[in-house]
Amino acid sequence: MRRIGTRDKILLASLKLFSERGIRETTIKDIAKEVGITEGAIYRHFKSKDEIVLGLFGAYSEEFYKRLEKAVRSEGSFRERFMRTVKAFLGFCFENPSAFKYLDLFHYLRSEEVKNFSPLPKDAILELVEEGIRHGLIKVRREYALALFVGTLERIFLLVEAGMLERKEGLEEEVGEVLWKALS
Amino acid sequence: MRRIGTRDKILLASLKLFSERGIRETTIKDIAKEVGITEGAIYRHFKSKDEIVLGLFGAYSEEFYKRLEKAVRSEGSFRERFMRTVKAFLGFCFENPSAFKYLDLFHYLRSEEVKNFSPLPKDAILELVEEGIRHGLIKVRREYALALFVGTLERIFLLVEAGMLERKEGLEEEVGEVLWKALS
Amino acid sequence: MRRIGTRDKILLASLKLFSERGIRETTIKDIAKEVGITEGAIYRHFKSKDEIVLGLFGAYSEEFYKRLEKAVRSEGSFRERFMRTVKAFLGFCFENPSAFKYLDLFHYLRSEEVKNFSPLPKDAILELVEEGIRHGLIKVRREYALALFVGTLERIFLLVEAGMLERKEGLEEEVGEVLWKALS
Amino acid sequence: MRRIGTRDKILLASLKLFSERGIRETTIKDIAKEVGITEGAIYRHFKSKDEIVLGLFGAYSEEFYKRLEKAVRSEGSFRERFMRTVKAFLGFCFENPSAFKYLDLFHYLRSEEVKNFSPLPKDAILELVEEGIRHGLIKVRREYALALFVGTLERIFLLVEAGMLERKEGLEEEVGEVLWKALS
DNA sequence: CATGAATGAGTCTTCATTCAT
DNA sequence: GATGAATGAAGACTCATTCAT
Repeated sequence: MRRIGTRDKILLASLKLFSERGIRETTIKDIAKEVGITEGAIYRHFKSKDEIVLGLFGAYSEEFYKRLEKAVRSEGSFRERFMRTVKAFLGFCFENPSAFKYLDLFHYLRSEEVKNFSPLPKDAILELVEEGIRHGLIKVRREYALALFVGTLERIFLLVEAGMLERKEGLEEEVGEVLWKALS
Repeated sequence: MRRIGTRDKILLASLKLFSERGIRETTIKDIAKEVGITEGAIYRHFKSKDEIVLGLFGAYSEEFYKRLEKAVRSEGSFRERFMRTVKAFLGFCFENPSAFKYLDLFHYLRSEEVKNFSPLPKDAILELVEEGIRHGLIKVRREYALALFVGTLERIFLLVEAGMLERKEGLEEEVGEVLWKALS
Repeated sequence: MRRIGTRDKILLASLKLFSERGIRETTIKDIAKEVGITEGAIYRHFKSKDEIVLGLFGAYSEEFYKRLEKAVRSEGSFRERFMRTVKAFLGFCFENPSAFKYLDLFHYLRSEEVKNFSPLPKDAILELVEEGIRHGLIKVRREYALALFVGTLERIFLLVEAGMLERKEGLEEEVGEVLWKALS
Repeated sequence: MRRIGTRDKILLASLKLFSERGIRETTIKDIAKEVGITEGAIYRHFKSKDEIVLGLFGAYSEEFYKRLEKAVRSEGSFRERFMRTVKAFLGFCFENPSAFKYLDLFHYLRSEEVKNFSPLPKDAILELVEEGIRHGLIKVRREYALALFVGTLERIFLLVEAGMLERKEGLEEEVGEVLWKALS
């Protein structure tokens, strides 16, 4: 029903290329070609390449945070919400593999600038972890819990992406159980 | 007593700069300046920038693998070796933060090429995990175990680097225990 | 009572911007914004940017010439007409500072093309000077006289513009006297 | 004996082209071609085009000032020094026509930035004029005197350049006399 | 071995101009 | 007449690489 505008096409093409090859490795010309326009046209929609780079990070970082936050603050027992958060995390990754990879890459290359964005996905995880600790349901230090939660899920996603792990039905539940056991 | 040659200085300077700013973001001139020589001199030691980039990955990837492998194949019970491997992992990270970050970055930007290198650090971890599973000491799927092990340790290192976690005495043991519990 | 058309608005906006920042430094978009229309609309009125550039020079060059010529050929003694011409010169400058600056700038950047325009303001001055010489009222070579007349008045205007000289009542008369004395 | 370095060649070529066509109208490629090198080489000697633009103005503005100042502060009567200053002015113009035209052009396009440079040629003229006024030898306002002096000489130069006035022997003396008469 | 000037192929960005709506 | 997206040809600047000294 709704046509996707050039601006969004540029954003999507950029995300794809950035996540595949890197930011510096992707030229404005590459993006233009992917969209099917010429270089100059990009600049009617964005002031600079960096505006795309930053805009992309901000948008997906926020989107990811919101999905996590929604799960964290949803109804039900802590365990249920914990599982929902695992699902939300992996759901975001699998639905937006480019976006997740891009967020990761951005962290590597522009770590200083990440601080200017808020809230970040990890804030939602931290909220969950802290509640778990407060209620005695998570027994490890908050930083260890954060590392375990985020690190494991990130690697699960990367293994699936690399074809080393099949994305079968029930994956999220299984991983959720492993994490729950590890933390409680 | 052995003096560090220009070639090694170039490698070290490159590693530092690559891990700090990125590969594309580091110029041959930057490297030369860091070493205290001029651009042209670099080419006396390396045929191209990419030879440095690739050489660095190969060298540290192997070094990391060897340290992990040594721990995996060391003497003692499985549990002892497991703990030693955690220590070897974090030890490598903390002793060579640039190298670890660089290995990570390289994975993002040149994932295809990573396959040309062997053995990779993860192979050592996989060896450990598989033994654990065979002996019934690790109860989760090998891929989950790999993700948990590597992902968590990577994040622990990143949290320390970011100043969000103090690198206190006993960190390795604590994290080792958490991982052991998670996997067994 | 007659409304100023879009075409004239474009001309006026262009003159302002060209004289303030330079021709190359002013974009079609700048002009459009100043007028309150969009880029494309400019091309409804002018075939190209250069048509504006050239049109502006032709129009103001002619206008300037006419005002000078009118003074030169006015009634009265030579001295009276000389003074009137000084007044006409400075009058044009102060009433149309942008135009005068633009004429000057155009001379610098497009000196070759200036020759295609005729008559030029200097032709009127030359007419005055030659008459003065013929009547023995101007005693210096025609080229010196031209340089003195035009050069001095131009600089007077520029000093006023730069805030280094106040544009007080009687300025024209005083300057006229200085020039008269210098030439006779 | 001394070879002219690339840096100076670039400066000279830039001056020539800038004064002939304008600054914006001259590209780095034009300059490189004029020098006989490629674009990139320019940047080994200058950080940016603007560094050339500004450097050129600073250098010639200072050089011009110094030549004027030397004449103004030379030995002899005020009249003698006045004449020497006229000669110094025209001497600079005729020896460095490109430089003089460039200084003028820069004033038009970058008037704001001119203020950052000091001393400027006009400061030397002002020094002369003020002394003349103090001694009762110049009878017109300092600003009028400045306009007359600078404006006339500039136009004399431009007329010679345009081929409208021959640069014959004794030109400087004749013009000097006209100016002296005009001011005293 | 080292220097640093030079090359040349890009890279981002700008902008006059065109054109479908 | 007007809009504003798009084009395409530059233009300033960068940088890996080469090479004469």
